Amino acid sequence: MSGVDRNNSARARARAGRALPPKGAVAAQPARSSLHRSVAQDIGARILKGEFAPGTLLPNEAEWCEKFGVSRTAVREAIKMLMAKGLIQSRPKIGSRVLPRAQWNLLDRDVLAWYCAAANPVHFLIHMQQVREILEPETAALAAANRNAEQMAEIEAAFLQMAEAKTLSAWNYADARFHQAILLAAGNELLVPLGLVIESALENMFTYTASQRGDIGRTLPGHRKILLAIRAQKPEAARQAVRSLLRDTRRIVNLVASSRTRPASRRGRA
Amino acid sequence: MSGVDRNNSARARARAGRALPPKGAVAAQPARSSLHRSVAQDIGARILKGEFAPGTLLPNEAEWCEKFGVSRTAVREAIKMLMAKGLIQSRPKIGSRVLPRAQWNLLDRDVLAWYCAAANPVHFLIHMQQVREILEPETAALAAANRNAEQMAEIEAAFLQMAEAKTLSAWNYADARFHQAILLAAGNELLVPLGLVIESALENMFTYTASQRGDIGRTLPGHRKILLAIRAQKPEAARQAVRSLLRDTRRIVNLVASSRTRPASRRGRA
DNA sequence: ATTCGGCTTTTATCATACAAAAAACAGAGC
DNA sequence: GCTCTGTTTTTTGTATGATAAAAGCCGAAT
Repeated sequence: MSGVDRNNSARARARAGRALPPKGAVAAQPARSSLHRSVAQDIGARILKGEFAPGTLLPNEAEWCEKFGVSRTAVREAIKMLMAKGLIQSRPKIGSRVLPRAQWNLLDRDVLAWYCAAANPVHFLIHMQQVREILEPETAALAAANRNAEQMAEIEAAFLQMAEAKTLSAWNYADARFHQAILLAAGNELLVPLGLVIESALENMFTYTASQRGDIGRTLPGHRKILLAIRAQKPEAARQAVRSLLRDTRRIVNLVASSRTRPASRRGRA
Repeated sequence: MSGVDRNNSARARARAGRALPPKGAVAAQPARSSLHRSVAQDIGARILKGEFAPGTLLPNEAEWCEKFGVSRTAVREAIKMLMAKGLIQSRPKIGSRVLPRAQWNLLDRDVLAWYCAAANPVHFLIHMQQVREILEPETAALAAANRNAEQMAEIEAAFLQMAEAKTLSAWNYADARFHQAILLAAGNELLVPLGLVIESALENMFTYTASQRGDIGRTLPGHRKILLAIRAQKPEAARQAVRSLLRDTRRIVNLVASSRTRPASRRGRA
């Protein structure tokens, strides 16, 4: 039942991540643990799992208190967080009602994480791929058009880091940095959070992602093409370079999808 | 100071809106007022206004209590909402620190509203237009490819409502419904919240938007083309139809932008 | 000088009490 | 019998006060 772990791992994490990373924190630290956060986590995940359908009433605060063994304060603060994410709405005498899916802030990091843990991962991956195919080519094109020297330098630095990556996690980190740099270079503040959310979701999905050990460096030439196009300030070339890279990704997504939807085939690993 | 209207309209709304509106509630009801919400509103708006830069510490809870004349409970619940939106992070002994902009959940309805109230509206409008030009053609194309009969019916119903609209607000409502219907027909759950956020932001910006009285019906032919393309299940035609409509919008955005950036020209109205 | 331990500030959590909203119910008036 | 109205009750909203835990600060001891 919803293990709210209160062990000492939190302390260690806290000590480690004090100084902010150099420039753009690629991976946001995983938000320190606390009671209300755990409770919100649990309830939010349950909602996304469909345990409480939109329109239904959640158990009242007292019941949650009992269920989690925490005070009303903690439960209420958790509820407030879920309200802030558009998952629920609560009113006196009524209780907390799950809002229609359309109002859920699916583009919130947490909500997206719960969703992608709950939903059919193949569906999720396919939809994600669609969004990437819409956004990323245009983002790169904008970057090619609008980049300044400093932004270009960051893109190149990230590329170098990718080229030098030896481990899977190093490669993923550098890859994320590369994409974020392009995002920033596009010069559209609204695109930035969108891209970040996508990356954060891909991170969650990474067991399904093409990030296998053999993939390190395989897509490096593709990334180089993007880099060159942006450096040369050729939007159309950048667009095409990204599309070409995404075609590769799509191939893999389709592969995963077909191996998952046909239960007869073996899935490779547990 | 943050007028919290508490009149009896809420009761009427409550009674009327028990049964959910036909299919997709076009405009989410404006989230009932409450103390913690007002406080969150105020603090959030201030952060977006730049009154508290990223990295700085907010006043502690006690000070907020005093400033707003509310209890610590209310302040804390407000803080929790802002935490949920990625604006701040708080820790014992430290206080609440404003997170770097990259972590702000700018795609949250509230945050976007605060942002677009605080930022340079012209910049905002231009960026928004860019995002629309990226997303909407592809959304329509997907809708043309994936729509089912029911979704098509909703699109047509919305279009009829637009055609019959006499007042500005009726037209805006129907327009929003039209776009939402297309969004849903695209069949990608990740695109839906994105589109909704954009519409909600456009609603906020609507003084700068092309929604002048004379515009009622002017773009109706353009919308009809979109409708026909989706009905005929021709993605490329849908894409082009949306692009053509957006060219019109962009013309107006540029007009607003140039009249705003050159302070010499007169702005039409206060 | 360095390290260890208490001091202090601030949030985190708990407990309790009361206010307010709104549904449900009961009773008066017709 | 029906409706309208006032009361009751349930649930969240807000206030208050107390205690716990985190983490910077500072002084003392080695």
